[in-house]
Amino acid sequence: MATIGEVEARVVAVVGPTATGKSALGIALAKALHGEVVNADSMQLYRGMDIGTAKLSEAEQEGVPHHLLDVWPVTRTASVADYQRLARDRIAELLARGVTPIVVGGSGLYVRAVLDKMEFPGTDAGLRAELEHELATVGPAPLHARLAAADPAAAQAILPTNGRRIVRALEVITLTGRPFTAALPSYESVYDAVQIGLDLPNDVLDRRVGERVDRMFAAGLVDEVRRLEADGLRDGVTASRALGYQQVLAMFDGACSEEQARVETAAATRRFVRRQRSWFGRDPRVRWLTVGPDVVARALETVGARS
RNA sequence: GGGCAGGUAGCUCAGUUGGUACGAGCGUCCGCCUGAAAAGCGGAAGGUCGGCGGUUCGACCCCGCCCCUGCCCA
Repeated sequence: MATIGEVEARVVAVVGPTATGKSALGIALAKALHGEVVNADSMQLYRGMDIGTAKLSEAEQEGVPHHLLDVWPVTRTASVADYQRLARDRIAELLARGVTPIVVGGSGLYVRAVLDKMEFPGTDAGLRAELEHELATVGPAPLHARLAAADPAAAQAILPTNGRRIVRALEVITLTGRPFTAALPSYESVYDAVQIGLDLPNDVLDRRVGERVDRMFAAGLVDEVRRLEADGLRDGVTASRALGYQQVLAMFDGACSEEQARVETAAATRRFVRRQRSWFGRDPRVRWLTVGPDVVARALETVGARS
């Protein structure tokens, strides 16, 4: 059991694939547990990305305070480390006020960055740019060879084709002078946390994803993307690749019709669901619940029975 | 009715002067993941090569007939 200062810290997290109803459960739990919601969805951090991220409106939040929504401009490149700081600070405040933090989101790495003992070595924009330039011009193979020389273990763990991760490993090594040590998954929590995983049978969830994407387009996703494009969405390394936004931008480029953008968004979202399951599924601490009429009751039971 | 093109993995298509399908992309399934994570990356499964018959030691590739699709001519 972890403690923050001398006080035992309790945190509830709602995780799982997209479109399962995490947001709604978060609100219900917040109401029942004197809690407030802390967002752990990487894309809902962006200001103006509302429709495509299924961000709750003021009204839909039903008076429950939501934290860490709309904190970044779309031009900003996301960073787990930055998010970790923001989230931990916010959680500390809530705990100090006697409020239960309800962490809600489907960004696996973000959830773990908040809940678990994870430390991210620093970064250096210049060095990063150099490495990325090299990657773009020479390809990943030479970089991987260099990684193999500097840190055999890391080279072993990172596939020679995964340019992104090779770059980061090299960055960390040059910055810290130490091996990348992609630490083994420890699953050691910083808080006394309960993670509730929400899921649905595949066919049901796939259908919901399709319906949700249809609703997003009907609700004006295309206009939202056009507005954000004016705010620099295309320059946003992270935001411009978000599901739905990426596809609508491609449509603006004439690469496809709106119909195709919609179909492709739904397909990409389904793929994303598989990846989310894969990520959360291997964490033995997650208590899975199948969505149904009594999820809230079952979730409360799970939280109550945790210790 | 006649002519032309085509029918190969779930989809779009490669391919062999006849010698066990060497396929690719996408999709699907499974997995990985420490500063872009709604991102990035890997692995696997899938085909009696439209049907029937013939030629041949041997046909997806040659011949005949048939079925289907598209285009053209009547």
